[in-house]
Amino acid sequence: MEGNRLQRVTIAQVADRAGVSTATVSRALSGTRPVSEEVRRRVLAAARELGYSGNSIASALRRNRTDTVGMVVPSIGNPFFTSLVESVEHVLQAEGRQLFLCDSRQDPEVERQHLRSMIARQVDGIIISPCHGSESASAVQAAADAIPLVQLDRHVADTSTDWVGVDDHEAMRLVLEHLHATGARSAAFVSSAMTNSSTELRLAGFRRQTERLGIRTRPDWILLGEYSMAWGRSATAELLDGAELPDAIVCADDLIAIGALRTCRARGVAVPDDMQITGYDDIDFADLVDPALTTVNQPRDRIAAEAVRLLATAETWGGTSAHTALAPSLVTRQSTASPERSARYLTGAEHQESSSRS
Amino acid sequence: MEGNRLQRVTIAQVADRAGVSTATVSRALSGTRPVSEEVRRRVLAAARELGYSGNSIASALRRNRTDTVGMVVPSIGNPFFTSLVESVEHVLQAEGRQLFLCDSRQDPEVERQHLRSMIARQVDGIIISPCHGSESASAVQAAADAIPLVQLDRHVADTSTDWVGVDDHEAMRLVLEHLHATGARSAAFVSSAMTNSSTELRLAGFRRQTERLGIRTRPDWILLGEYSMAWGRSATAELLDGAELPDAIVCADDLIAIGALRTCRARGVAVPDDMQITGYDDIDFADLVDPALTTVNQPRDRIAAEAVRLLATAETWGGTSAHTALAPSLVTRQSTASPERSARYLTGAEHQESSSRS
DNA sequence: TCGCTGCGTGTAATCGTTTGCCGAGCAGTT
DNA sequence: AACTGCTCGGCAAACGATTACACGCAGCGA
Repeated sequence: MEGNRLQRVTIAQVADRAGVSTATVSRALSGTRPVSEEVRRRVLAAARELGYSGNSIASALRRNRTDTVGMVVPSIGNPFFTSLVESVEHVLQAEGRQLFLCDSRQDPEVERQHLRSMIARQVDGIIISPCHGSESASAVQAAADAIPLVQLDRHVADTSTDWVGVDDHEAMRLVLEHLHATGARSAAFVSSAMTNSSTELRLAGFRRQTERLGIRTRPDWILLGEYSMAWGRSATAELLDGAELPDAIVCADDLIAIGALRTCRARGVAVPDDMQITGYDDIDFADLVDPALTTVNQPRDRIAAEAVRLLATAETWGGTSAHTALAPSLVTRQSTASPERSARYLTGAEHQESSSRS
Repeated sequence: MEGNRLQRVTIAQVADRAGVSTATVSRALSGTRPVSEEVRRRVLAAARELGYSGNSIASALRRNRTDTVGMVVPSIGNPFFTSLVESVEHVLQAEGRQLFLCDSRQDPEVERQHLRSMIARQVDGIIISPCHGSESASAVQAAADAIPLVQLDRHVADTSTDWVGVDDHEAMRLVLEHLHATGARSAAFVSSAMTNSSTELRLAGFRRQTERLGIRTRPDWILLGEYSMAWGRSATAELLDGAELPDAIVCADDLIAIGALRTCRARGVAVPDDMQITGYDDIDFADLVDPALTTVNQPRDRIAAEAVRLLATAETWGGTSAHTALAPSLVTRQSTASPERSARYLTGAEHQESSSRS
């Protein structure tokens, strides 16, 4: 076994071997300018023989672009973000670009460092789902001043960057109208205390729709903790210990809802007969728990594609920003009752609620 | 809103502002060589005022290192790999290094491209869980020839790179001894058909241990498909439709096992009374399904730490390789019966089975 | 006073590509 | 023959940081 690492082969060596200049090698390989067929063949052969693989660091320095976009998510452990990442990576790969992924661990300080590091690394753009509604703001704005940036799903207040996500109000309308149709007349809401746009909009949507539909709720039925199963379990335990039981528990994400399901099962509360439960995100597991979870589906591929597209336009347009809210759809499963009417799947048609260049 | 992107600030501008040379700025900021207190203050002030954030591309080109390690996993959607990624990122972050993550989507060709791209990108090292036992080999070997590389969990044949993972034979011994103790006398094995080291070693371990313990099995009880719940479901359906039922189903990963659980529930087969089921990996959901899954825990943090450590030594030692097998442990939950003896948690002590420098 | 050491700083080369500019060669036009 | 236009290829200057080397200056012992 050789003790020494192979010496990296440079464009100059390829040029030597092919008997041309480095400029010609560069052009032959990248195709930025035409090269005679004869020379191209010699260059390709030399490159292959030497195992030349280029140095994208040097290339990036010269071209001032890395063909890489950075992505920051609050928690890669959350299946919703995991699949969002998969979608984004898929879209990028189709364009021959790479994804640089970071996990902020729900910590604005970690998030700030990741953003700085991405700027220093000269990524071509940043896709971020900020972990906090206010504490993330300054770092996000600073990053947006330096390079194209689009916020995904969540967004921070007071910034003028692109954003793409779903219409949370619409989602809550779908959920509560469905519950209303199944006969629910009172509902609790379990969410995260972390202030961020998703959390706030979902809560606001819940309040507005319960009021509109005449579904009763109470201050002690609004439970705010974190996006996790553990919180779903303890919040539900708290509800079940309360004086009065709601007809339904609306959860701000699937993890919470799955926790709620488990506590109900453990306490012998039948779902959906004694208690209806809804989630949000439609993660893979939502269909695999028992009973399967009624939840809000976010069009993840569409969101990812839109984010990448916005990034591209921001590269050229810079400065103006667009907010794109896509329509969510409701996926009804066994954790809620069937409405009297036969329709089992109330799937809202996709629509573009607002899209504006300012 | 300004239409123009802020011009990136360079070290030269900081130098101008602080009234020193670029060399001094570099030294003041990196601390590679002492600088007078007075000058350091001026430089730091200038850098802060201008919002200087460095250009790690240029730095990387000159220093020939990026402080970034690349990681390639077969599927980021698989919770086991997700949490492995989290662990690795955690370890790296403690050292101020970054993780460049890629998903090979179980495709050796995609994997090859990602590896090439990482080499071109000059990552300092690569951590990979190869997606295929033989088809990944050439790309992995080629990458290992260029830069330090350590294989994680799975590994390909015929390469001389570092590897760290768990001892699959030991894991199967724990599983089958436990099943034997609970009274199981026959067992099926459901795994992936993808040839890779984990798959093969787990199957070999299953065969050896069933034979040793006198647990009966049959050729048509060895079902090979893929690491997914869907496969777990259909394989189990196939088993249940068979002429004879085994006492237990040993699954090569938790996703398969969860699929198996669901099919049993759907078919009215009681777990663990009529059928015992075990998984492998101890993903978060293993504890959350019903009944909770008995499974093999891999010490993920330990694996991650070891991988990063090996990478560091490979940077200096280059050429010699080490194989490190950590001890797995069995987590017994409700999907298997209690053995007569009272011990509920048979947790193997961690040991280092083999560690050799060649 | 003369070296000598050591510290702090500046100058300029360097990392490996890409690309603006130029010139050689060739064909077609006047 | 002179000129124009076009294509292909080379020269050398970037890109923005790091760092080998050199230099000036102070302190210090001889």
